[in-house]
Amino acid sequence: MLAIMSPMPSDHVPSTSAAPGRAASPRAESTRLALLAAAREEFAERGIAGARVDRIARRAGVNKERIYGYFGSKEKLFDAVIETALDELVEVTALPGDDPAGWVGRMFDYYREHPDLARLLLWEGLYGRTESLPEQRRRIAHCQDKIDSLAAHLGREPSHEIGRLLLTLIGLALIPLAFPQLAELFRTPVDGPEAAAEMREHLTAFVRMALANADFS
Amino acid sequence: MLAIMSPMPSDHVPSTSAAPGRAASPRAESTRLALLAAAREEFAERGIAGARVDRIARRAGVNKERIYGYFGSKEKLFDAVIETALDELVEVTALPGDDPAGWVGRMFDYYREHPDLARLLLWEGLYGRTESLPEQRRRIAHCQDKIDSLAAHLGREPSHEIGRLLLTLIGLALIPLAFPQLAELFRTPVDGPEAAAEMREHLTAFVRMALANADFS
DNA sequence: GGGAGTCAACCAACCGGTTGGTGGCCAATG
DNA sequence: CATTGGCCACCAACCGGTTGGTTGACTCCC
Repeated sequence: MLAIMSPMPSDHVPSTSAAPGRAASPRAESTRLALLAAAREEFAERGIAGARVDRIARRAGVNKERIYGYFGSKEKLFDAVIETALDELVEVTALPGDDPAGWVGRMFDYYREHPDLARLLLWEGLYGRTESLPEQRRRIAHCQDKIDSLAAHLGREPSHEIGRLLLTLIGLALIPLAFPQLAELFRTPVDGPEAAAEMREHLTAFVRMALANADFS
Repeated sequence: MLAIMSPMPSDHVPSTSAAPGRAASPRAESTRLALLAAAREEFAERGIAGARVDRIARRAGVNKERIYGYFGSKEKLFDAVIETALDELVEVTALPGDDPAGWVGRMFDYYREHPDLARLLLWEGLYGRTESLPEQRRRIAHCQDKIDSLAAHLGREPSHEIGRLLLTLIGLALIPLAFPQLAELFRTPVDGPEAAAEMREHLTAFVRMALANADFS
C-alpha cells in the first residue's frame, strides 16, 4: 500500500497577485511584474517555443529561478502573460458606441502603437489552447456589453450575427499586422505614418460603407 | 545572435527542384517532395521554433540526414515550404472577377478546408523575415493581375487603394482562422459546418454591402 | 559502379528546471 | 537596545535530457 511518493503535490499558488495567503512583499511584487513585462516582450517577439527563459530572466534583471518560483513553468508564465493581454484587450476595446467605423480606426491605431498585443493574440491563436483560461467567463461577459452596444446602435437585438459583425470589425483592424506578406504581395505599404494613415482611412471607409445600409439577417 | 560557426560557408545549392546541375532522379525527387510535405504539416502545426527535424524526417519516412542533404538547414526547409505555400496561395486565389463577395466566400471555404495554408502564413508573418524570398517579384506580378481584375470590375484604375481593398478582402476570409480567441470572446462559434456556413454568409453579405455603393477615393 | 538512401552513433550547444546557499529584513527574546 | 533566529527573495552553479547538425559504414537497385 505504498502511497504515491509525490514529494510536493504541486500547490504552486502564487500564480496571480491575488494570492489568498500572505500579502506579497512589495519587492516580490515588483520583480514578479518585471518578469511579466519581460516575458511579454519575449513571447510577443518569439512565441512560446521560440522564447527562452534565460532571456526573459536577463531582460527582467532577475534570476531565472524566480520564474519557476512565481509561475511554475514556462507555459504557465505564458498563460499569465496572455491573461494580462486579454484583460488589456477587453479593457482597451471601448464600446463601439455610435461610430463603429471610427471605432475600427481607433482600434487600428491602438494595435499599431502596441504591436505586442496583436502578436500575442496571434501566437496564442496558433498555439491552440485546449481548455479555456480562468476568468474567461468574466471577459466574455464584458464583451457581451460591446455586442449590446453595437446592437443598440444598429437598432437590433443582440445576436450571434452582431457578435460575428464585431469579430469582423476587430479582425479588420488587425489584418495589416497579421498578414504583412499579403500586404507585400499586393504592394500595400504598411510601415511609416502616412501609409498607416491611408490604411486607416481605407478601413474606416470600408466599414462605413458596409454599415451604411445595414440590413443583414 | 546565435551565429553558429558553420564549418561550411553554406553553399548548399539544391534548395529547389530547379537545381541547375544534373536532373534529379525520380526517386530523389519523390523523397524530396515527401520531406517537403511532412515539413509543411509539422511547420503548420508548430511553427519553426516548435518544429522538430527528427519528427519531420519520421513523418516523411525518410532519414533525418536527407533534410540537410536537400535543404541545408531547418530554416531553409521552412523557406522552401513557405515558397510552395505562397505559390499555392497566389495560384488558388483566382481573379476576383465580377463577384468579389462570392470570391471572399470561396476563399473562406478554401482556408477552412486547407488550414495549413493559413497557419503557415500566420507563422511566417510572425517570424518576421528580413529579406524577401526569391521569385517574390513573380508572385507580386501575378497578384497585380488580381488587382487589375478587381479594378476593372469596379470601373477604376488599378491603384494602391485597390490593393488595400484586395488585402482587406483576403484578410476578411482569414479572420476566423487567425483569431479563434476573439471568436470565443464574442461567442461566435467557428467549428462545425453550420457555423462555417453562417460565418461565410456573414462575410459575403458584409462585403456585398461594403461594395454596394463603392465610392472610395 | 555509383547515386540514393538508411542506420547508428556522435557531438557541442542549449534548454527547461532544480538545488544549496547567501544576505537582508523583521519580530521575538533577553 | 542588542541578539537571536527564522523567513523570504535572490542568485550562481548545476543537471539531465534534447536539439540541430554531422559523419561514416552499409544496403539497395537502376
